Amino acid sequence: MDTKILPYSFYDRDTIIVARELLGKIIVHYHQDQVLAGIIVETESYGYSDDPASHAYRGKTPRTQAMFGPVGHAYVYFIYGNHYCFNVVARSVDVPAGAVLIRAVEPVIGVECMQRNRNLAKIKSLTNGPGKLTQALGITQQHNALNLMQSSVLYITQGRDIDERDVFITPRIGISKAKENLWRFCLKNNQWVSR
DNA sequence: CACCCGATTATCT
DNA sequence: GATAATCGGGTGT
Repeated sequence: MDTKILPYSFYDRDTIIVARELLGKIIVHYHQDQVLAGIIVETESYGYSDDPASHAYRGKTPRTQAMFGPVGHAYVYFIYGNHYCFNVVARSVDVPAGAVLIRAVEPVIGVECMQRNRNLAKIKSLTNGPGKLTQALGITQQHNALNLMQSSVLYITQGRDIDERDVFITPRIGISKAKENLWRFCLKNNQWVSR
């Protein structure tokens, strides 16, 4: 297992490519003296003016600043009055904004702590959704705009490479616009993929 | 397991 | 004032 932190050059590419390539990578969070980690098993790509479903579609606002900021940083937002969603800023140099939503992870380290964070014993539904994994890993608004390439608290490592045959691609979930784009990437045969 | 629905609040129009 | 990149509980199959 490769434990190197993903470099700038990983994120400095087309957002859709990065979404695909993040599968198999590992999110690590040092949370209250515990190490929590999960393998990324589901992602979605969100673009700029080409993508009506993206928060960045209508240009920069206070909330979406991080999507326009440097790649390899976090974009965390609060949604439905209840949940945080964790994204990684990624895009090619010529595009003003873009991010990859982490929709599900497979819990690997600190599972008991994740269960406490979620107040839930069931392993199966611990991290199989974007709002669930942030709660399990202890990711909140305070991590917004954090540099994931420098931080010793929250970062993403190489993990393992995923073969094309182990990936399936679908439309994105939970959006009302641009439903036709196949910008959701999932690992096959993984019980933490949200559906 | 599938479908339906209410909760709850930051954000933008 | 409407909307939202969600979740969990309820009901029915």
